[in-house]
Amino acid sequence: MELKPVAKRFVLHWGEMGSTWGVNRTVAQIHALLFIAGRPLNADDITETLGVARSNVSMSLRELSNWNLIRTAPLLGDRRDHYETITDVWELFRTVVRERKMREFDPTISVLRDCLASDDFKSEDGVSQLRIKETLALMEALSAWAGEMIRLEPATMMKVIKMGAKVQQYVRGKPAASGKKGKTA
Amino acid sequence: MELKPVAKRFVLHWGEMGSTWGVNRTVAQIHALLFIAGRPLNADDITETLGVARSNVSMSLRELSNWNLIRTAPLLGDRRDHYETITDVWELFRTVVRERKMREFDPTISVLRDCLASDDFKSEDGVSQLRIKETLALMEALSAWAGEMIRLEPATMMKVIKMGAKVQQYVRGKPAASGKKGKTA
DNA sequence: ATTGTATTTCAGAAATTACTGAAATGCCGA
DNA sequence: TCGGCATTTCAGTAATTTCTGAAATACAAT
Repeated sequence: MELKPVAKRFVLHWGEMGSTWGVNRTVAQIHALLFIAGRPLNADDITETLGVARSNVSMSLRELSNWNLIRTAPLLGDRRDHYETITDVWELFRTVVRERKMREFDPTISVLRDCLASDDFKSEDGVSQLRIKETLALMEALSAWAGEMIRLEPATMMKVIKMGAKVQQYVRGKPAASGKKGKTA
Repeated sequence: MELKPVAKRFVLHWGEMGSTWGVNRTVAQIHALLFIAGRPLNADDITETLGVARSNVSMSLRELSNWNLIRTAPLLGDRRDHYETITDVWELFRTVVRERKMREFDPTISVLRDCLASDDFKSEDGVSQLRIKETLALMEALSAWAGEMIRLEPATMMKVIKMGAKVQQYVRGKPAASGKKGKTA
């Protein structure tokens, strides 16, 4: 299975971006390959196309599975496992956000809650106390927001995104952390 | 300069999270330290508090500078450079979003545009063409959205976030990529 | 049970990234 | 111009991460 020029470029680029996205090159390349292939591939297809070790493919598929980015697609008359990834880009985005929130946010939120609850907390410097409280408040707000957003249907999420900063007109002048009631509309 | 227990825990945790956030441990630790310190620190303060090499501090400060997360704060009667970081958490968040967008999104957007414009593009498989187009559309939409969001005042941004998924009520039923006119309110 | 195929595990090798210490550079004030 | 800090650079080392190949495991068909 030889990749066409643009597909090849796409896979190689996706692989390079992997490191800034928090996954390694092979993992990102496999994801790109499955994304662009248009049909489920088996591990040997992937091994051959990408030119990496079979064992590397196996471990990388596991990693993609941990990210909920792939699933196996059994094919008739073929014993081997075949893999496919999410094809809807908004669904893909939603999955990545969910997973990154889990890895990049949740552990810190729980450490900060712990700090705040600890006996030592009140004997810290005033500034430290303030920073920790504010950081936790920010992260909880963002976490809650992300949690609500990823629960939206892809189509709805897209509309919200495309609406962009126009949403601010509905919150202008609304007091910061006011009550639960009193919607602007 | 010895850290109090909670501050120490904060700095160590921030440092560990660094790797999932795309910066190394020392960089993240220095950022945490400046964030929680409540006053500008010089490189030797940092070196001593964190127990790393002076040169490492120097390189890490440069990295934080590349992220626009610190600035020098000259102190009266002290030749040495002192450093401080953003203290407003929403401002901090805005900066991180801006920088990550630049590193994690922009390069891919330009590669995808390039792919689409290339002569080879039309000879690719139909699925590949579709995926690339859709991915570019998604990323451009998110990029534009992020660009608008980070232009908001921190206080406004916070209100929008706290409003959460309630924004969807203003887009419900609005056709996906419709005209620029016709606000719901 | 045994064979043949598919997949996973894992110890070590290779590659990459982070860190250190020493030397070089920059930058005042005398 | 020199002397004395302060900072940066960088080559080498350490630590970590990624990848490989061989062996182990799984498991369906006979």
